[in-house]
Amino acid sequence: MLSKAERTKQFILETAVPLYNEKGISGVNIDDILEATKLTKGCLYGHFENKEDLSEQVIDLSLKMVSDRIRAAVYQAKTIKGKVFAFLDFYKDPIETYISGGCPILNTAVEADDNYPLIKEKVAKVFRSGQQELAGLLQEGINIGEFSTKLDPIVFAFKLVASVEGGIVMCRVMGTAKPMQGLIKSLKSELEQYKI
Amino acid sequence: MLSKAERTKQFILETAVPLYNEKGISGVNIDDILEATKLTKGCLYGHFENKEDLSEQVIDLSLKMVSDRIRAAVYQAKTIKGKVFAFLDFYKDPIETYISGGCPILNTAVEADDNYPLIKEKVAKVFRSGQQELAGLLQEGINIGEFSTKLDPIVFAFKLVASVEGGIVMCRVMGTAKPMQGLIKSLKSELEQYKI
DNA sequence: TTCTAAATATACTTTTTAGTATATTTGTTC
DNA sequence: GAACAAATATACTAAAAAGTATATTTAGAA
Repeated sequence: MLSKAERTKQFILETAVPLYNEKGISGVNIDDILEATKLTKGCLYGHFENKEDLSEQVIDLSLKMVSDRIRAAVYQAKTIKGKVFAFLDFYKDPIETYISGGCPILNTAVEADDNYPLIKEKVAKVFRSGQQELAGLLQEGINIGEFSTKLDPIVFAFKLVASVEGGIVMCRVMGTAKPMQGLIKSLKSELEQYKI
Repeated sequence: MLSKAERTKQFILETAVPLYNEKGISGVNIDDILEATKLTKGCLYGHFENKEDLSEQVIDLSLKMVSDRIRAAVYQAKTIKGKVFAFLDFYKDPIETYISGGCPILNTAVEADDNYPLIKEKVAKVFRSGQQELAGLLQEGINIGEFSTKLDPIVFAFKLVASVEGGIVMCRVMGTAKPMQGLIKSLKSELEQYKI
């Protein structure tokens, strides 16, 4: 069983995850977290060195949560096509997202990019491994004869992720999930074209 | 001729544009701007009511700058296909962007979405009109027989913008422009498929 | 159940950032 | 080129945010 301290730390991190995703690293302040957790400074600073330490661990958790969830969704499906479709369907509702505030990978990428080199590298890793897994999946589909060799796995994997991530932000800001439906359909039928 | 005050105000806004694009609205502070402009508080507050006022005008300018630039690039091309290609080529280098720090439309969208309703609405307008223009262009292409009626202008316009915007962020955080080349190629050849 | 260390709360200090009152300088019009 | 208003600089205050010292409470081992 987790100790009290471990549970509290975990609770702080989990409570902070949506706050960071909504307000961004620079936008969140300690008092926001204290209010959300109903804890006090003494307690919070007992678990984290400073705001930077806290931010880093919150982002770590956010990235892990969403990556795990996507992997789990993809894992469920049996065929390669099914797995890619599962990936696409993950963000079919970009308004009410798994972690409130959109996709934490992209959100963090935008902010970290010019300001937080350490976090930037973490996000880069997530994108790189995600890309690699997706491309690997497509390659496997080609190998087993599910898809044509005309499909470029690296390029198409990037296209899938980039368009979904961009689509999420656009839908959120425009306040409608509809374009996302069209996008997902289009990407699915694009993949279908390579079906053998 | 612009008055001294008008020139100074414009200078402040223009200097602040890349700062806001890199650091985000919550990440920029007045001192950053004073340092970049080598001006003083008295001067800055002579031109802007408060930080909110400044932020709003900086974002307005950022959005206008990039929209105008994209429109200009698209305008140059003669054919519909050429115009769409010009749009795609605009961000072919996502590392060294027109305004340093990536695409201000997407960057602002991510941050404004949950925090700045007023700015969120401005960004939504930019996306909506951009979408509409691009879709209109594609529709025109269909009408004049340049493209097949199988092309869905609304869906494809969204796909173009979403994938490019997402691609910019991904490339920036991974520190490589290469995936963008592949993406643009892929989108171009996707459009070519509808060519009559 | 009691005791003690660990966890948490309270009440501060420090630092950072925004904003303002007033003095000084500069542009512009006559 | 004098005069005055507009623009800018200086030097401050106010507010917000981060961080800390110490007191109190509580979990969990003996």
